[in-house]
Amino acid sequence: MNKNPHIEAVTLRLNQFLEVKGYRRTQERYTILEEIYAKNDHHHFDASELRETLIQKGFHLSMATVYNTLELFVEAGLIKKHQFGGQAASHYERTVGSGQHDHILCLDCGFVKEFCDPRIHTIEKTVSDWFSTDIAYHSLVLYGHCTEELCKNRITKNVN
Amino acid sequence: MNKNPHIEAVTLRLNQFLEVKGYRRTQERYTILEEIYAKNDHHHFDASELRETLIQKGFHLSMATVYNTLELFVEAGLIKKHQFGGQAASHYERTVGSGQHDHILCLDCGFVKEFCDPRIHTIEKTVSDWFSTDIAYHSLVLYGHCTEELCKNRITKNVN
DNA sequence: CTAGATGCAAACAGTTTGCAACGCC
DNA sequence: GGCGTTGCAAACTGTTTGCATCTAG
Repeated sequence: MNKNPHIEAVTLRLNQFLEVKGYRRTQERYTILEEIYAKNDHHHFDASELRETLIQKGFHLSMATVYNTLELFVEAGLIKKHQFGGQAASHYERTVGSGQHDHILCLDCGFVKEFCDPRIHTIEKTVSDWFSTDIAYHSLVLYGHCTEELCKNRITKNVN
Repeated sequence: MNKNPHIEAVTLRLNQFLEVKGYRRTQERYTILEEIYAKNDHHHFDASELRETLIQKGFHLSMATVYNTLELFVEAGLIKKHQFGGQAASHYERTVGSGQHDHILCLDCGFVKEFCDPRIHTIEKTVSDWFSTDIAYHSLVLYGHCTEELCKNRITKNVN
């Protein structure tokens, strides 16, 4: 398991998507996809981080291309876009290989963890019926404070 | 019930907050607060909307002041800040007079409705224990498509 | 070839900031 | 009167766009 096991699958999916849509198979698109799926399953990143990494690896590309490609990947269902903080950069994460999950975020150290609670679907269903609305997706983020000693930047701890 | 019943309460709360923090009781702060609480309970607004309204009523103020004041109100717990869309402006809503609730948003007409499902607290509690984290607050937004005929801009409807 | 993609830089929107003028305490 | 607030405009950040250049099909 040196190579990420999903690369083959997502590459195929990108192939198909580009095919169907009549888009082109550019080097940038495949390189970016590979980079995204080279990391561990639950890696979060933003547009400029991604660009940095690729440039450091010797692959030059512009921000415009990064944004274009990320948007295309979202459309293809290959990644998800998140908007956690206020005016901070949008975060992206892989969809393939990371099951459905929501996020919990530490306000002190900024760390993002994931959890999956099936009850959110019950809520979705109830509200869906209530409002006669087809729910396409949801965003659930819990904000809080770690009580672990690992948490850097902690200010509001109640250790006394 | 011509006047909003909460104005008195929130004014008092602002008084106390400013008092405790040693901040000043400026006209801007009270005028903005009054404007916010003059609308119906579940009104959403953004910074420039708020400024527009006040200027149209003859009260001139700068964006800087609007942002400063909104931040102060958030700190005082008088309003809540939301970030629904991608790079759209932050939305604000009153806290006093609108109970705890979450939001459901129609992707077609952009309408935002509110709901309250107590089960979200059960999830909060579970995840809180699971991750040893004190949850301060959460954000739950359901995105979907109205099935009502009222929905403008509907594209993806399945009416056939 | 040629339409679609890219790179670059300029444009953009929302928000923040620096500094002089103002006004609450 | 002095310091917190405001106004203004300029700075900033993340993202988008226009246009010339390039390249996959």
